[in-house]
Amino acid sequence: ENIFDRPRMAPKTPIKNEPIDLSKQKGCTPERNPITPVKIIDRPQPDPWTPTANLKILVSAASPDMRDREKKKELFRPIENSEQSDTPDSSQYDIVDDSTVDEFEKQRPSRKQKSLGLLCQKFLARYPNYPLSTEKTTISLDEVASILGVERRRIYDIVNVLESLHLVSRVAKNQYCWHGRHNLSQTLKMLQEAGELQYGELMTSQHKEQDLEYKFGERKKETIPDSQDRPLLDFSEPDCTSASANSRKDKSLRIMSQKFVMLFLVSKTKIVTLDIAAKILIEETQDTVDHSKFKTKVRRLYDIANVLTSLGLIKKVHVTEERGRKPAFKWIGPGEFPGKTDKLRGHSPTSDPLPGAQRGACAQYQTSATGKQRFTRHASFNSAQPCEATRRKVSSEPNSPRQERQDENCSKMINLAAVCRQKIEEDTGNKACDTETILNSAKNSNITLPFSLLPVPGDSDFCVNPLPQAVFPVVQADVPSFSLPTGISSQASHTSTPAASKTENGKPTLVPSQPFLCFPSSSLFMLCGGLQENNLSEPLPTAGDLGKRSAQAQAAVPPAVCQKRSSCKCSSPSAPVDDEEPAAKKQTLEHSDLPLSLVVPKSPSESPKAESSPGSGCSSAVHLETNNHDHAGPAVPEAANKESIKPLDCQEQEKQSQNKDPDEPSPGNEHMSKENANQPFQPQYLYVQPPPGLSSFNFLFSANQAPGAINLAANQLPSLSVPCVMVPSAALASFPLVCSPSFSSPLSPVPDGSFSAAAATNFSMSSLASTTPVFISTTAVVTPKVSPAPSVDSQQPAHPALHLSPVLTRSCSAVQLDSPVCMGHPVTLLKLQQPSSAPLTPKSIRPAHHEAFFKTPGSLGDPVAWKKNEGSQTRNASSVQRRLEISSTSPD
DNA sequence: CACTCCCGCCAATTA
DNA sequence: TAATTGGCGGGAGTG
Repeated sequence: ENIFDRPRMAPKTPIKNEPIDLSKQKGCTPERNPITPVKIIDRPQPDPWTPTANLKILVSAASPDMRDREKKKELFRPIENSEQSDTPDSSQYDIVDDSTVDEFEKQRPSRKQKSLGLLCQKFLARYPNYPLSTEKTTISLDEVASILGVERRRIYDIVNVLESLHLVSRVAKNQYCWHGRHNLSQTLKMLQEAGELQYGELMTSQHKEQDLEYKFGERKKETIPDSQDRPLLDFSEPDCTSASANSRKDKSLRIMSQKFVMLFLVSKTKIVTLDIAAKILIEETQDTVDHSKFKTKVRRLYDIANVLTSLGLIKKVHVTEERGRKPAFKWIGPGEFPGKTDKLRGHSPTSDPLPGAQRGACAQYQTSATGKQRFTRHASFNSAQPCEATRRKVSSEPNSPRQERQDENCSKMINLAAVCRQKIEEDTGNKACDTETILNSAKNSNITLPFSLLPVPGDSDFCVNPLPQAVFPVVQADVPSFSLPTGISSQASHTSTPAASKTENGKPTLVPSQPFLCFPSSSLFMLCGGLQENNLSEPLPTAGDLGKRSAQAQAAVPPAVCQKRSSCKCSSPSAPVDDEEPAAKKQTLEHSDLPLSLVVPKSPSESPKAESSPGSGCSSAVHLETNNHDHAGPAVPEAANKESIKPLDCQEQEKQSQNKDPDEPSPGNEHMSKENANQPFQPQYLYVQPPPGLSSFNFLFSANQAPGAINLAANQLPSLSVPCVMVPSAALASFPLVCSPSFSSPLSPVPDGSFSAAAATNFSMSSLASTTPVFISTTAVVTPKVSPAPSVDSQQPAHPALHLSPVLTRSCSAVQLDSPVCMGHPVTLLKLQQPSSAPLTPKSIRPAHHEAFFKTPGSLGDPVAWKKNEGSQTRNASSVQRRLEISSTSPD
């Protein structure tokens, strides 16, 4: 009888469930099956039926450890299956009825519930996609395993895959460091490049290869020869590889994971069938490919695929081929990485220019970003890169079995890098200043103050990915633009991505008279230079003021510098992107008083192309250019921005503004000046668009009064998740930042999450598309004007401040809005604001996001010591300076 | 039956 | 030597 019952009760699966239950209620088992007495009683284990179960029991009997584990599992389980909660009860009940079966089912975790994918999701849920660079999250395997209620073995499966993508790194035994997705884009880019080398043609050419085998063989040959798989693979684990790596590691799940991802990145169709992948990945034994091996490989691929699916990088699909339908996976992660090699290369060049020290820093920085020794590989990939040496060094350094340590160092590295950048920027800034001055003089003395926005590459990642190219071009473009603001602007607008268009739409509202700067969004922007307040009649002075403020806000720019020139130059993005943003936010918060105005002179508009230039108004733009050129390398990395930057709106706006102001034939500068002069308060905005596709954010800065020149450094850095930020410098103090939702377009290669800022995290999470706009206002005020303007009157120039919801602004300073509202266009933003600032944020924002958003920003801003410091100091020293100081101290 | 993929043994590595 | 990692493949669950 007993037997009979049981089967019913706990048909097959029960086993696992039972353990759980058992754990809870060991006593229960017996109860449950009073009938079955024996087995149950004897063993706590539930699994009796399956052979394994029996085995297990035996084992457990034999080893206490096992039992313990089981217990633990059980204990944990509850977490997993909250649903099961009733299990015990049900089980008991079950005893009686058949109904039990159902319950069992309910109870039973069911295989799916235990799937690696689900487990991975739980795992991922525990960590932020874009953790603040500052905070290191360590993962304890034991802890996680227990929390998730699974054996450690499963955690290894997850962690190994995550590690292959550099989302985590091993720090020590049982200890992993969570990096989040900041580097993901870079990693993917690398993999893509590597994949192209290895699998290149194959994949592309043969999307379909049905004849796996046949082709397979060929491929193998090809692949193998091209690059040693190892190397590529190693890339995850660098050089050291050799020794340890060999036997065991070669097959490692990590490597397989990377290769698997490579296949997707290389594949045109972005769809890879398991069998093909398995064949390709078997390479080694190419010919031998025995069935068993194949099977094993496929199993492993499932494991990997589950994790990747959890990461939102791929999804399961079915491909129907001649044979029939085959399981396959489609890449749904970030699309192409535009720059790819080019970017890298471009980047490197930029880096070259940097001072040796800096360069070194950069290299390190990169490494750190990468998180590991991959550099070696990188080097290999990009032979072109000048930095190889440094990288190698770096890579070599960490011989440690694992790279983790490197990772640890990464943060340091990053800091150093940041510092270096700042320095560089400063230098450049100076240069820039010069140029600016010149320009200004030429154009109009009026030119707004330079205020520079620098995107700061927050993370090494950024560095890695640098999009220098864009930057340069941009810069140049900018220059011309100066001269021809209008035209430029128009062009810029065109160039600008869709987003730009959006902005454009909004523009009118936004900037009737105000000029805009569009930047490609880099993750971070630093504002350098003082902002000028329009109020301040004089640009310069104002600029100085602004600069201070701005500087504070961004911290990047030293106060002095901040002043027009300096400010311009300051562009160096010392701080990582994250920081910057936060800084900005902080600024806003802290300095709310001060209006942070970005002045985007016309020049910005011109700069359209050169996104980088964008920031600076005329002058600033110039700076940028100069800077970029000169410095190019380092700071520029942002180059990405350059391109991304689309003057679009700005231009248009500028134009408009210009139009308004009849005078200026001249470029944006004029606008600036005019605006400044004419419209003391008219807000000027800087709009930074993120590279298309990515989550980068755009920032809009308006500086009504203050026409400080703004320099934007475009960071390549990964864009923030936030699409756009508008910051109006209200007349004064407050600057609100509004982030418009980025487009989802994943265009840019930019990594999704590149953005370090926490804020990004939330958004980015989804992937690129995060549309959520972020609204940041320091104090509350955003420029009212702005808000209204966009939607309605762009024209209204001067509303000073929008009132952001005080709460938001103050507290957070930044608020996210759902994209809907803000979504793309500044206009929307404006609208939002109008609604009154207050409401806006809240509504749009999703709770979660809000939190996250706030946190990040807040964390950034608030938390950030330096920022705070700034706040206090702010005026005295620019944020930049502070940063420098800080950085200098620390690094030094 | 094919597809998935969980489970956990046990060897390789590491501490 | 003990503990940690992680390759590997049996075989269970699912459709």
